[in-house]
Amino acid sequence: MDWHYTTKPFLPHPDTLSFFYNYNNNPYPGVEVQQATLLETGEGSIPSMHNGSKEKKKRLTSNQLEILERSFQEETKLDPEKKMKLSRELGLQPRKIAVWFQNRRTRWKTKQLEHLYDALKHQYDVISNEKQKLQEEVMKLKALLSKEQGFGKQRLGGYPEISGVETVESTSEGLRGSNKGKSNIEQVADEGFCSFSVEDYNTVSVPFCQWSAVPY
DNA sequence: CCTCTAACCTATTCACTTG
DNA sequence: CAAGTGAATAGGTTAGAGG
Repeated sequence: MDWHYTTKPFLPHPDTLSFFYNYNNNPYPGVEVQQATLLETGEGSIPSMHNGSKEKKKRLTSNQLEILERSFQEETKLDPEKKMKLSRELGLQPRKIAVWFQNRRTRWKTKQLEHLYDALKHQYDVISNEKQKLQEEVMKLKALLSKEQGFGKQRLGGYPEISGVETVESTSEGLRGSNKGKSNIEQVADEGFCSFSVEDYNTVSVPFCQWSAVPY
């Protein structure tokens, strides 16, 4: 799987960014940080301890979530500048911002897969119904033909026998043959329902589909 | 070419919330 | 209190920089 997307690769700057993954280094001494104990302990990436017990997880406030969400809608990836800006604005560790974005991308991808499943299922149902109708139509025509054959035999000796079901099945086979080598998703994409495949999944350049660009 | 670093990912854990 | 949700962690991959 390719998860490096189409955006420019990040160019790390160790001198200025090395503290991003350090829970205990507050880059903004003046900024009030939600988890005060982060500054008091020396636990690194290990969950902070307070009085010998694990620090309680805190949910982000609705205001923090609103701002993070808005930022995510603009861009699902988090560049260092935006991370620092959000960190300042929300009073959260940059690491927390990064984790939130990562988890949010995961939720987004899950939703996209759900939508993709729904789209494919809908497409299947439509095609299935269409096939059913065609089969019924062929059976009617076949009955009609048999009737006429009765007359024909009496007059000219009749028409060659045609199986309606076989005709539909063989037509379906023919269609399947033209899609040889293509995945089901690619076939659906060919039919204009959705213009991307799972392999093409890209969290940045959102493919055109029937759902919104950044669903939740 | 190898190592280091920092980004990303998926899978999982665990604390908190909710019905 | 079990199930659901979301924050956090673990461990892996990738790419760029530098020796």
